Amino acid sequence: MGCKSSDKPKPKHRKGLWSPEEDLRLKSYILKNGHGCWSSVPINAGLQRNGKSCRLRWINYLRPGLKRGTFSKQEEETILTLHQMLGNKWSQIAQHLPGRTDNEIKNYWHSYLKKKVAKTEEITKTKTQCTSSSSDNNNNNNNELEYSSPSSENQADRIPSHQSLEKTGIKSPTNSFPHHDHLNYDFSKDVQASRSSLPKLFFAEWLLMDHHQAHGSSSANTVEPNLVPREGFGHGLSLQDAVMGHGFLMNEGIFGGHFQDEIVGHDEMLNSELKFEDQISGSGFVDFISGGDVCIDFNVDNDVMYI
DNA sequence: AAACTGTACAACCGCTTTGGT
DNA sequence: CACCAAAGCGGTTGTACAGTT
Repeated sequence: MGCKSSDKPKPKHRKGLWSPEEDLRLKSYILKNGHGCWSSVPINAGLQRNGKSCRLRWINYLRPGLKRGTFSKQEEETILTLHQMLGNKWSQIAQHLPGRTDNEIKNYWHSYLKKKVAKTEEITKTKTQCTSSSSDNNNNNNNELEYSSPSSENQADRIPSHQSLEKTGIKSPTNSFPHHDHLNYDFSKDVQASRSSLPKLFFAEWLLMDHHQAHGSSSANTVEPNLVPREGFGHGLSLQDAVMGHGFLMNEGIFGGHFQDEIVGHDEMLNSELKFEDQISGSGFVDFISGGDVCIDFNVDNDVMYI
């Protein structure tokens, strides 16, 4: 924001699929300069696209750390569960799936999961009609996630089962449930509320927090109420929430040991040395964490993180 | 082999939100 | 507080490609 509107001789913008040359131009420009103001990106990068198109291309396709290929069973279940909780909040759902974009998840939902869910619902319906008096209804041995449409009028329908939440690695909100009336509680509000109430935290602060927790001085109960434990909501969310509040996605490496090996500029943010003992063992080298609006260079050597 | 159909996914469009002036 | 531009988001469309008739 606050972008100069003066640099806009408005040429007609190219549309349609991106060519490999355009991709290369955009990627190398952003890796070198950062995106800054999106509307100026195509001008500076010599592209005949609009800023919006560049942004989308970067976020959905060129951004480092993106996973490509088919969704795993785990990811699928996570999507189903979160969709049940949040509805079509694709960007929020994507926050729980590192390396996946909202667009990708949305497409996957419309082309595959939606049908699968409809089918499951239909089967369940016919089952219950056939065995309406049977007690089998409570003993569902099906491996599929139980699903009820978020569009349902009944709020109770939106509550995912404990089992399905556990399957996805998402902590059941009932652990710290603020209401006794579980059936009438809206989880999506809870998720949003927890996000909005989070403090803004710089990366270094988050690391220090992590360090603090790792040294046993803090059990889950002694963490300051405003701080979200990193493992608190599956992979991705707590970090995302902790660092600058939103829009930050750390590459999987931190969690899984797979590090990206490209370099993104902008290392002026911090100049500090931080212990990172609990997550990365041995020596390693990580070139960057990137995502959303933030790019941080760092490397890890003998458990010391240099930023 | 050509026409048709279905599917997956990339990209666009328009509305809403956010933040600066 | 109003206005404006940028960014974000979700719905929709367009396109390529594979499978079927």
